[in-house]
Amino acid sequence: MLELAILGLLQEAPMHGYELRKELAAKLGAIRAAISYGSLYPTLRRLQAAGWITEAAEAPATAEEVPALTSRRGRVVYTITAEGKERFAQLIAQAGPETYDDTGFGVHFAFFARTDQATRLRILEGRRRRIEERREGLRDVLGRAAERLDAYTLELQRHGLDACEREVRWLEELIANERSGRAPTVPEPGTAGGRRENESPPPPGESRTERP
Amino acid sequence: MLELAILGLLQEAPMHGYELRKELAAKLGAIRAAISYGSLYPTLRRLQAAGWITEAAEAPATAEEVPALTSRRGRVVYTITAEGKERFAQLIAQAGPETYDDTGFGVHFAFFARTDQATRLRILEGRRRRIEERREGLRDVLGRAAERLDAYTLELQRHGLDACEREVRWLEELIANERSGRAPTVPEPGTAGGRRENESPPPPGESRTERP
DNA sequence: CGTGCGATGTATCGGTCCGATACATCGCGG
DNA sequence: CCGCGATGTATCGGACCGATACATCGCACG
Repeated sequence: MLELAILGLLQEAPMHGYELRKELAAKLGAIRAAISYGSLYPTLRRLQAAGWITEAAEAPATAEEVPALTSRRGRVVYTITAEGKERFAQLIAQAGPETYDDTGFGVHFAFFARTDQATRLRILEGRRRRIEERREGLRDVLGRAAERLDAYTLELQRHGLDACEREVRWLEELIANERSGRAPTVPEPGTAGGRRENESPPPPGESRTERP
Repeated sequence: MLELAILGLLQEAPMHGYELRKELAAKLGAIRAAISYGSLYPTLRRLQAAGWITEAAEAPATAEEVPALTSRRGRVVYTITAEGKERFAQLIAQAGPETYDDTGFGVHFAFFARTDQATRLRILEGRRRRIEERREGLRDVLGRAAERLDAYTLELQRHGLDACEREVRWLEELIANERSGRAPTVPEPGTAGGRRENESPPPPGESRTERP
């Protein structure tokens, strides 16, 4: 999961660890808290060893002076490699079961702008299925086993059930949008020709190499 | 967390591992998936070593016959000790930061029937604060940094923000109920003379004298 | 009658990720 | 000139998971 997230972020720009953590927190704030350095740095090392990313000490501007007085510990900037981009695409394409749990789905969703429509659809439907199962489990407990549980536990289940129903509706909407449209939600497309930013990512609209 | 959950469940009845897992899944279904055996069994061993629980091979009924033909591997039933109950109470009372994250809050909440009102209130308010912070973070991103993010990421944040707002409202209700009443939600308390069970826990609405 | 299969049940192993901690640099206000 | 909060890199122990293995039991199906 972390691997996927890092590879995805580094595709937007080279970054050092601290930045990576902040961007990740911004992008996944809805899903989970900030990721720990205790995971981040070891993972960066692993990715580098695998050749998915390269590490480069930050160049001291133009001056070759800068006399390393105090053995300046420079920031280490990581850049994704071609192999890394390939790896990212591969991770996105193949959906294991972990793709549909809370964190896994969140990370995949956060990179939907770099995902082709067929895969997006597959992931959304897998997630929906997963949530529907959870929902059924909760309904069972609230129905058949209600008298075995105390009022607080019951209330917890009710709240959880509500959240499940909401998420299913949300997913339905996204799926419908995905099937026959472009923007993820946006009840009012109307005007708003979303002017592209800088570079590669094919924004929700459409992507080129795709066979439905 | 697992430690707390096990101690709490074993207070309702002695159980073996498999049962523990199932009960846990039922009680925490709204919060998280079933807990892994890879966590459960080591934790049981740890708890036993600490003296919080005791292990007893299931007695083969009355017969001292039962000739252990195939070295029958019996089920192992765990029972909580007096020290274990003390430990549970202590874990409930002292609220670290992990008390307010998703899993931690869920486990604490699931045992609110065994928690005194002051502690319940403290936990609910701590959780609310935590969620409010997350909510503010999301609002910030959606406000100030919106144009840096793609439509999908934005949609994810919106959905997360919505969930936060809902949870805050839910917590508000629970807190209000807690301050001046007893039952967690239950629009209709009405009759139901709350008769205590054995000791401390003031059961919210009313609880059956459960005997499995 | 057997045979397989799903539920019950205990257990380990490798790996991911977290929380606490340590340490160094930088800019800024007091 | 000093402290202090943001920036920045890094490690360590521990919690928890997913896959896997293995054994028993009841029962449906041929």
